[in-house]
Amino acid sequence: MAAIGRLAGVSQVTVSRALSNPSKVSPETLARIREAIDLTGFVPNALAGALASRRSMLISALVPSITNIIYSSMARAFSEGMRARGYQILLSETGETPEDEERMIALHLSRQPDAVMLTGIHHTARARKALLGAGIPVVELWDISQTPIDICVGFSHGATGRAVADFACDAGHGTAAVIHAGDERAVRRMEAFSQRFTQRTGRAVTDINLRTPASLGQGRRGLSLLLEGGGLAGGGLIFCSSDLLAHGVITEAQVRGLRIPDDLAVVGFGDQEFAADVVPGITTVRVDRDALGRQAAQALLARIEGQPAERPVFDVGFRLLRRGSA
Amino acid sequence: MAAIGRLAGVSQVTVSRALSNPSKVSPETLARIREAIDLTGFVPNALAGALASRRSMLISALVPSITNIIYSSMARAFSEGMRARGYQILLSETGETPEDEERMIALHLSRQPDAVMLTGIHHTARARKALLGAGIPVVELWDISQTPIDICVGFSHGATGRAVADFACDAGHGTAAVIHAGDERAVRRMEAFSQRFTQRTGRAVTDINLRTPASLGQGRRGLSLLLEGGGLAGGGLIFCSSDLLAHGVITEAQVRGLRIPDDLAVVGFGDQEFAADVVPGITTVRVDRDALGRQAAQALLARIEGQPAERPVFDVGFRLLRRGSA
DNA sequence: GTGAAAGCGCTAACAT
DNA sequence: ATGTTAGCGCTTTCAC
Repeated sequence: MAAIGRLAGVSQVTVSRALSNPSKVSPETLARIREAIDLTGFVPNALAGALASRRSMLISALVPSITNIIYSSMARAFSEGMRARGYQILLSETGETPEDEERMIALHLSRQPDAVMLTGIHHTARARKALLGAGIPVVELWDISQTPIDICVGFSHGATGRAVADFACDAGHGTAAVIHAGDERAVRRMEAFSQRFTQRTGRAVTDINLRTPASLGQGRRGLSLLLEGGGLAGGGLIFCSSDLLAHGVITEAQVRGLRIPDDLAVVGFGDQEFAADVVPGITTVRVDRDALGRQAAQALLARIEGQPAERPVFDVGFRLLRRGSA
Repeated sequence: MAAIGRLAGVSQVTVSRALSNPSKVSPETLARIREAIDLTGFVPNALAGALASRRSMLISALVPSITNIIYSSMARAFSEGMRARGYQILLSETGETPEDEERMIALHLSRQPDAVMLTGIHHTARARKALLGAGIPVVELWDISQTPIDICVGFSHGATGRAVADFACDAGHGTAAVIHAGDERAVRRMEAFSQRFTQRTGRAVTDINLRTPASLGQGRRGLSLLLEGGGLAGGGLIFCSSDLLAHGVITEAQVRGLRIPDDLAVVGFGDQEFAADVVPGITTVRVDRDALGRQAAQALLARIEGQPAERPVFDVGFRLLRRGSA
């Protein structure tokens, strides 16, 4: 900046002002500075700027997995919302355990982010303490909690499970099973489903926990395990923790000559892009992931700009979309 | 750090050393410093550290889209490789145009990354200049070039297209079409396919450019457009720019009562996780995305640590996997 | 509208 | 093994 100033015949501070607050610099000076910058290809050092101003314009974002479209699409919507106001996102994966997350949080905090976005509401005590100690806005996504660290934006996983159970009962299914990837939020959806289904029908729900990231192949394996274990021999409904698993279940069912939804009804979760286009279309729980990300960005921006936390909990809800599979 | 030093009865520099080079501090002092850190929840300021040391331990990574598993899985492998050596990744989306990428590059460079990872080999002249001016290692992924900015790790898109064309011809297909999303690298694969196919059979290849991100629904639309345009009425082979499109084509074909691969052969690209598990399995071009990311991380680490660029171009190759769809 | 001075929290180089 | 000094490249505050 000092070098640019010399070229333009002004001091270093004026260059700084020209970049961050052009209206405070005279048009002629501004033009000379711009010219010098173009000439030299000068790139300001945001690290130094952040250190001096105590604002990094960096937001840290933690998701369980960036290869899972569920999280990456949410992260994209969030990023766009923040980028529109000049913030950059430091995105990392945490895996599924709170301990891994705790380590990533410490790493991220050392970069002095202006805010933090987390996935889920289960964090270690140390992580909570570190976050609180940082004194910056925190938004927890993809779930709701009565005791958020700061703000949370999400929906009730239990409510989705109960809604699917009611749908199953209302459709007259007397038997049901769940097939899921085993992650904490999926388990909560499945437990709520099972509890409600049993309560209404008196029948237990077979639980297949794949303990592995969801994939089409795992869905096929899930149905095989279920049928070979003797579950759902006479038909019924299967609630899967993701559309990918549901698609696998449907595929395996078709291979085995079972008719969907007559012999077997399948419900997915997430309303992924393919869910409407496969045959039959997948009946699923739709969560507006873009709204989730946008809402989180908006809430965070408000807090960063000093507004007191109006509403700390945003419930974006969900919708059960009925298609051909159930 | 000064406060920690006061608590532990040492100077600020000693605290700095305890954190970055514990072996240079006596065990007793170290213990007192650790205690003070635990007590206060002190988090070092990586911004200040980076400014002083001129090493940010930050790597900037630019991919066209984080919601595309093709790129996100590559980014994950790359991140893991870099994280193992203490680097953090600043990941952003660039969209598909070099101009958008140029803007993101400028933003990233201002954060003083220690290296840059880019997707593809097509960048604006200004972007190249800025990158060169930054004087840091740069790796270009997902393609190979005779004139990389610094290092590149990828494979030849033209070669994949020719390999699929040879496969089609050898299998005796006299007609062929391509369905693709329209991005620059897909277009190169498709053009190489068409050129080789025409050269060997004398028959032109119908080209369906969807000009939109790939999805299952777009694949279905692609086949509809093709058939309604009168293409491939008598059967033949379709080369799709991604497995997702191929899956859509297969779905639409099944809905229309066409038998795969007898009435219509379909080849995808990418070997996504579902490709082996759908029915029929998708014949596709496999690119080892994990190897791509790992290789890139390894090459970059070597360069950061001062080794001269040994080999500037790494070709990771590809494999044609024959499954049921062709 | 512009500049001088001070300092953000750390590391590097050189002492001791 | 520990401390002192001098910055890193900016923004902030206060003058003019």
